[in-house]
Amino acid sequence: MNIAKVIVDVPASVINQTFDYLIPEKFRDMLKPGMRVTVPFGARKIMGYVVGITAESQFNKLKEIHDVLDVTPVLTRELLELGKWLADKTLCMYIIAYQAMVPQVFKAQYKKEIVRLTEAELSFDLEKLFAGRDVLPYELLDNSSVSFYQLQKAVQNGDVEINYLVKSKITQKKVTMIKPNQAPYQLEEALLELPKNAKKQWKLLHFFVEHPEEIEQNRLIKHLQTSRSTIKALIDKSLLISTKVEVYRNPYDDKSYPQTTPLELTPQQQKAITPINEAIIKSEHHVFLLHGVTGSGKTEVYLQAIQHVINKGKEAIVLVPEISLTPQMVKRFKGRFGSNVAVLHSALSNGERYDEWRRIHRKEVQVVVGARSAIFAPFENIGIIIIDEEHETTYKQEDQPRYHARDVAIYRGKNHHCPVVLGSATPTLESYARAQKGVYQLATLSKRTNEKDMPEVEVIDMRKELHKGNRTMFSIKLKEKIEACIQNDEQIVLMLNRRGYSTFVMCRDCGLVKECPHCDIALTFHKKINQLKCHYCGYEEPMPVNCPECNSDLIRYFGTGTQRVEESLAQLIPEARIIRMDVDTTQRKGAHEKLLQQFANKEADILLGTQMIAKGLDFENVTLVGVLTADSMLHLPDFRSSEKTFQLLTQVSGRAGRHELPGEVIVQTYTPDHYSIELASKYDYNAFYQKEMRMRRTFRYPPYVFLVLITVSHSNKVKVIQTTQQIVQILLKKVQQDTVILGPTPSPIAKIKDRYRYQCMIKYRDEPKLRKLIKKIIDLFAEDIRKEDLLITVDMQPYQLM
DNA sequence: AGCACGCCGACT
DNA sequence: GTCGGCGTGCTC
Repeated sequence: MNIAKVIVDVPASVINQTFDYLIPEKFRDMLKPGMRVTVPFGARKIMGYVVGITAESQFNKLKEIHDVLDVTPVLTRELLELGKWLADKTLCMYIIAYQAMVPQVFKAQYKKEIVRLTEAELSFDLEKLFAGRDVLPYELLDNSSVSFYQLQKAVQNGDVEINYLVKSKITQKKVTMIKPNQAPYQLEEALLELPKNAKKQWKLLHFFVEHPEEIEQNRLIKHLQTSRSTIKALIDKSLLISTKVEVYRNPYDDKSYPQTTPLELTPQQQKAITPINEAIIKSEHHVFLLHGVTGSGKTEVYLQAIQHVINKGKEAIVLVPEISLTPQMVKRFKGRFGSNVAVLHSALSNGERYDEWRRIHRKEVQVVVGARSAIFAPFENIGIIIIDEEHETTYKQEDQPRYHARDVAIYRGKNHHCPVVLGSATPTLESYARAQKGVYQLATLSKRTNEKDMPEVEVIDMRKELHKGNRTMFSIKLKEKIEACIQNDEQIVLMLNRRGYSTFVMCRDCGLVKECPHCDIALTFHKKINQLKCHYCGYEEPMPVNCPECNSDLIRYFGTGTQRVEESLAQLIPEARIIRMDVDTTQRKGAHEKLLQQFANKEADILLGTQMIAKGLDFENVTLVGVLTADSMLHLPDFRSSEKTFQLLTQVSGRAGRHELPGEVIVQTYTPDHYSIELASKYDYNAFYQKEMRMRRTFRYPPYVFLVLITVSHSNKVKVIQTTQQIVQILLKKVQQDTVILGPTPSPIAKIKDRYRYQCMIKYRDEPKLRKLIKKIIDLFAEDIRKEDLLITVDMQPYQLM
């Protein structure tokens, strides 16, 4: 058993296999699968994951592992296997799957350096480059007078050497601790011997006589009003000693969360939790779909099920959408489980995330609450996996590996023989259909815990408003209600359901919209720097004064939808105090929380925002929710647009009347008869489900079929179309009769970074060999991919069809 | 991917 | 002879 099978850090299809390496004697006992190693690879040295250890290899001359980077495996056996499954399922490289499962800091960085090997005089240019040093960063070669060829010769001569380094980004935070270096009585003696004028030293030493235990240097300085130099003086006299101790960065101060105790469950909650608890006790894998209206207390069900799991000595993973990973949510988990919780979300710095991950890895916590990637938490004894707001699109990763957290959760649930709970007020059709078929077990919470009905929803036909001569964005009814609310000292949430919330520039004379010259997308205006910027490629240009097309000076930027709403609202109801939440106002770190806190403190009457305000917020004084344009998403070329509209309307309606005060919802729309708006206003999920399922069946969309999206991109438009066409042809020949191949069609964003993008869609019911076929097709274009910079990406279950 | 190697043509 | 530019093939 002295051969390691290694997946190396080279994301290329020809390298997507294990490589065998000899394990040097010194590593033989400690090297385990799941550890990272550095290995020689060709002329380089690179990082890799050990995925197995064997006694034999079909290769006769093996190189040795250069170094082992971990003391304990970063990937458990289960995660190693999961990564393989993930790569096969989503058609990505193994290394990409593994990298996705560990914190960013484990990604290796590669450095090259030039090392001088001889004392003898080198060439003039080389001597100049070394300038007396023995080691140089390789990059210095670029702007030097030493040519690559010269260097090559020096290497051949044995004068210099190129060193390939693998650097780990890991940064452990260290804190300096101070403690006495001698016994208390010795310190007391030393106290007497201190010079009379060494007052600070005396104070410091005296402190340690009374408190001989170790203390953090910074706290000591603060506490005694002293400085590092004083401490240093005593260290030099070997009375004190300093040590570096590794600490976790703690983004959440555990003490600041008031302890909460389990609430009494309603009969409905009790009924829902019973089978989950049973599965926990019996260690059985089942998927539960917890369909609970907003405010029905799903979270309390989660918390109590988790408590059950903790009592059993097992671990829990809770996934929440990034957007609702607000302090409110964290507070509930930290309040119940205290320091037994690790929180993983995107606002953490790399170092912070690494620390939270290590707390999981070392089994210092039993609960993880986090966004999508938390599904890879390195627990080994999982007792429950919960996905809150199961319908959220953020659970699908949009770049490689293109996985859906729900699929991973169910896979891990099977591995660990534990229940998986999917919770939502508006489950995806996929999940609800599975529950109907009995694949998932359905539990329903139809009542709010406060016993109040869901707020009344009134749908306003904006076409009629227009006929009445009202050209503002606010119906008369909504305006009146807002005013009444403000009169009563109650608060309002207004949502502008708009997807493109960026600011674009348009000429009012000729209608020209400034677009990126490299991408098929409008440029975004950035007020601060007065520049136009492309979000896809980073292209920038100054904001023009005159229209470049017709020279008109009426070229203006169109503010975010919310900005314009804010302005017209200020005209209409001048006394309203408004907090606007959109990309502009929430860019700064923590801005999101700050604005919400202000609203909670009643510093404003109206919270105005985009989708981001629809979820998870809970303000007791909100009695009115207004949706300004309910149908703006409905006409997008996305088969899920009805479902998304229904979900959003239901979610946002749930923001009103969550506590004592009754709530009310006004929905403005130009298509009041559309079933997703009509049924959302009645909170009739079932009818919506039935109706939408019929639509999906008619138009052959999930859950009746599975989708695959293949996107081809290249700088040459003809080549892209040709390639896509070829792919379609091959597919048509090989797939079954009831499989539909659509395309080639231009992608919704037809050009990014000067590369044209075309796509083809596969709709199938049963196509067992499809993965293999697609792999073969990609292999077929391997030449073009390598040499011609052709790119083919495959999304095995696309969510966004872009 | 990224590196070595080898062939070729240009330039001192 | 010296130097730099590509195309090709390999990485345990």
